[in-house]
Amino acid sequence: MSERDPERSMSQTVRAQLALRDMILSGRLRPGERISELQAVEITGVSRTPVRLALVRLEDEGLLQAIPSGGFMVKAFTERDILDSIELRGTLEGLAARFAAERGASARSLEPLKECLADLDQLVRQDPVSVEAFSAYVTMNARFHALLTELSASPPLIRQIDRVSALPFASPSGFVMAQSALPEAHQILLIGQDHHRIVVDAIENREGARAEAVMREHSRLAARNLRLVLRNRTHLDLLPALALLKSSAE
Amino acid sequence: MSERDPERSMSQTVRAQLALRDMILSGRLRPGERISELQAVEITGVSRTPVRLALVRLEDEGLLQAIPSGGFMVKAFTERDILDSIELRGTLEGLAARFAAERGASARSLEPLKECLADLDQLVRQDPVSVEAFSAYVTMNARFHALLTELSASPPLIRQIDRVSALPFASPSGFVMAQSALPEAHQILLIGQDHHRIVVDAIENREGARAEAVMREHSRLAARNLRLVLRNRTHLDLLPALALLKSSAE
DNA sequence: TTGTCCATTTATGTATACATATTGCACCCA
DNA sequence: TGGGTGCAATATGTATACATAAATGGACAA
Repeated sequence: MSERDPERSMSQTVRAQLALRDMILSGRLRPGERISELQAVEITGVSRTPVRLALVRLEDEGLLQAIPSGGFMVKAFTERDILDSIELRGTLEGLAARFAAERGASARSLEPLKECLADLDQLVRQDPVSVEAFSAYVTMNARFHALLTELSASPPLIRQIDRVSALPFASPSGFVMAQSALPEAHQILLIGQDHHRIVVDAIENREGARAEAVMREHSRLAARNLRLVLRNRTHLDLLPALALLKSSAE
Repeated sequence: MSERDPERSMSQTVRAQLALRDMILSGRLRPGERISELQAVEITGVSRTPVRLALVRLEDEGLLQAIPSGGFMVKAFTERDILDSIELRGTLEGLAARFAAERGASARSLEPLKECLADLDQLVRQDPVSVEAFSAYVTMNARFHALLTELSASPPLIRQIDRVSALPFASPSGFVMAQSALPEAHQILLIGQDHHRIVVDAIENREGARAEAVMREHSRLAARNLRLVLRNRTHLDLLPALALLKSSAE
């Protein structure tokens, strides 16, 4: 009875949204496939009204695409689309870092970020990095990026970054897990952590341009990971989000 | 009968969305004010289902804010929010210009942009600029920015720029009309047009960094206009979108 | 007079019935 | 056999009734 509590506590709309998102990201609904409301009702077990709301929300989340004549289909992404989304996130996070630097983030507000940095250092220091450490890194890395975004103190920018990061393959931690299976893993992790260190330093010293440039470059590590994984094609299973890739002949 | 055609041709959802958006931007619904579904039903004349859809759409358009306990309220913006939104748009348009330059926009695809540039030149050349010319400039300017965005050939970026520009005060032409009443009007117009010229030149010569920098600076003209208008406070009527400004003691 | 609790009212969340538009298939005609 | 037309099936769009949760106001007690 207690195990049903979390499910009971949320609205039907949210439940439908989660169920459908899961179906899409896991690849059970293929890119380009039309997803009718009735079908969605069967999948989620809720009625058409909340299902429709969930579909609209998934559309502006970027996972679905509206069909001109009505209804929705699962969006398909090219490799280029994904790379552009990563560059886009990098650009926005760069702007956030610049804002943080220019507006003089207080020493107190920088404290959580520094703590997060130290925690990441702990995890990265291991060699080889255990799978658990990788998993912990993913969580902590997401926290670092979230804290950095907040430091911009700009609601419109924060909102926009959140929207871009909603696409799983564009999120800061989207490709970290893939690294755990790549030979270049540890080195890339170390480089990424160095970026983290530099951006905090730049913000502290009010070096806006430097902070911005570093965050932009930082996002390109994710692009590098993506390319490595796609060329190897051995560890695609670690990246369920790639189910949305167009003509994925997996 | 024929005059009702355009109204009849669109869905109730779209109609409700337009009606509510108009109410918000015209200031008849004040920032922070809760807007209940029943109230929206009375305003729009359609039933709750499409009204609700419209409210959700206006939320991710950025005009409404969800209330945690349910329902929506009209979003309030600070002057800083607006300035940040403009900087955000400039950053994204800068990225678009860089993409266009780096990816080698073809001479053929640059053609419409150059035509648009020439048209703008025509309009700017007048001194003083007539009100009709200003109005034409607004239209043509919007077209220029749209074409430039398209040149990036990046669907994710285009999507994001469209979302930012949906906020009326963040759109490329949001503050042009205000210029028509400012003494600095003509000069700012000329500078803006020079930016246009430079960015086309930079794209043509594959100078990505230059194209990006110019578009960023270009957006700051809008920021300048905003500050001028707010300091003068004489021509606020030209900018209905400012109804969303927090504590606007107009 | 003020604070708290309960009742009432009004809001949103959900389901479903009905209206209308779109799509696809079959059949007929050229 | 190819193409077009029309009907049937199925999709989305809309309205509304019902369920449930939140907000409000009044009454009573401290």
